[in-house]
Amino acid sequence: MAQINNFFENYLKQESFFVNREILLPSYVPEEILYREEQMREIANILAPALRVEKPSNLFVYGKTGTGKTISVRYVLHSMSKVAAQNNLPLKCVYINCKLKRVADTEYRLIAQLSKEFGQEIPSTGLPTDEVYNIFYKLLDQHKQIVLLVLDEIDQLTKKIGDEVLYNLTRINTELQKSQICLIGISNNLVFAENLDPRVKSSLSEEELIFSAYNATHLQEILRKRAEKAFKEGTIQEGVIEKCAAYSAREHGDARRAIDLLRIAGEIAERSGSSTVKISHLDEAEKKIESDKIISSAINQPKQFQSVLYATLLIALQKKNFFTGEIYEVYSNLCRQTKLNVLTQRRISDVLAELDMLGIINAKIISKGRYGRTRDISISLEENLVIKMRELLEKSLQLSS
DNA sequence: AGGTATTCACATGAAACTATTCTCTGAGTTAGG
DNA sequence: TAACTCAGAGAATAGTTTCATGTGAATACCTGT
Repeated sequence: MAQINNFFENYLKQESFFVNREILLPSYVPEEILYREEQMREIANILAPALRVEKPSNLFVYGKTGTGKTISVRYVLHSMSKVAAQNNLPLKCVYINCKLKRVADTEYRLIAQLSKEFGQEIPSTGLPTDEVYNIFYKLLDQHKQIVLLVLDEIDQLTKKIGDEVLYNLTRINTELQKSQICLIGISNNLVFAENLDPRVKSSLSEEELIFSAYNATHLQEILRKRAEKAFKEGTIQEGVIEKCAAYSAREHGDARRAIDLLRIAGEIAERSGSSTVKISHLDEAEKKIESDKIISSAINQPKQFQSVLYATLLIALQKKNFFTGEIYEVYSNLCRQTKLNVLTQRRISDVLAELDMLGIINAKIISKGRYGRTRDISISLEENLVIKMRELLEKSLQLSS
């Protein structure tokens, strides 16, 4: 008990590195966006007619993750709606992220969410889809207005449910009497539009804009700018920001992840009682991010996934590579122990494919000739991560042994 | 030896089914006038 | 008679099962030399 008290007291006494940690969180919007002036001007140009209550061209924004697409679009829209509000213009900006689970990842939910933005709650189930469309139409057409609709991560949406929704949305304008709607799609996937219905494609990408990745210099400036505000002066050792930028530029060019990396390095340094943030903390942060990602993706999976994963981990104790059939064996025994229903091998095959996608296991389809075709599976994690994962899964599956 | 056919053990696809969650509707019930 | 309750019908969705079809190369089986 005394120990705990001491801990808290020390914790309080210890000075924090951060002046304002929030600045390094992904949700923070800086008041100035570096190296994106050109793109933002472009966006503004394209969307400007909305202020004259004319429908702007539909816009399509491409670019990899963390290249500032979302933030730039939101920034422009934000200032537009400010101007619109001042001049009393009928402009409405709606931002929807299509990837959010249980919010906008199906046709029904997307339209329901849109209606919600217009102040009309729609039950999460129970209504037919076209009914929801009708409600939405009516809402839109209540009075004359221009609607700028941003669909972020639009590729995720079409990957899941096809492009019918988009077709409907592009067609809305012909049905509306008073209002006009302008679509702004944001996609991480550069070749996303390729496999889209040609009609949708042409009407959706009347204008296109491509965001290229930041290079190391850009990232460095961005990081420095944020770090200045977030950290206390002199807490970051020389070279840390440079290293962080260089690493991120080489690996992914993703500004968000670079900032995350810096923040976590700071947290690690703080916790370890070091006086400054050093390069070694960066390396540690890198590892932590990697393993956290994997662990949380495993823990957030349903029970059946976890059972399959646990079964694979069990086999991995004995040998390095193994096959679908073996996992199924172990898995079904496991289920019998835990009183979980045993799923078919067909299903397990899919589960394994998904675990592969998540990067938790390595699976390669091989042919063993006369002895059939199967996945050649191995664990792609470090040993201590495997052990940690096993403990967590045991807890989560409530295994006693 | 060289060529062809088989065969295994799954992979992959499509469709149908199930359980859950939620709304809407209308019949039956209740309480107050 | 108005307000309330409650069961049943109908929807959307995620997770599965069922049925059907595909597949790559090690082996088995020929065939002609």
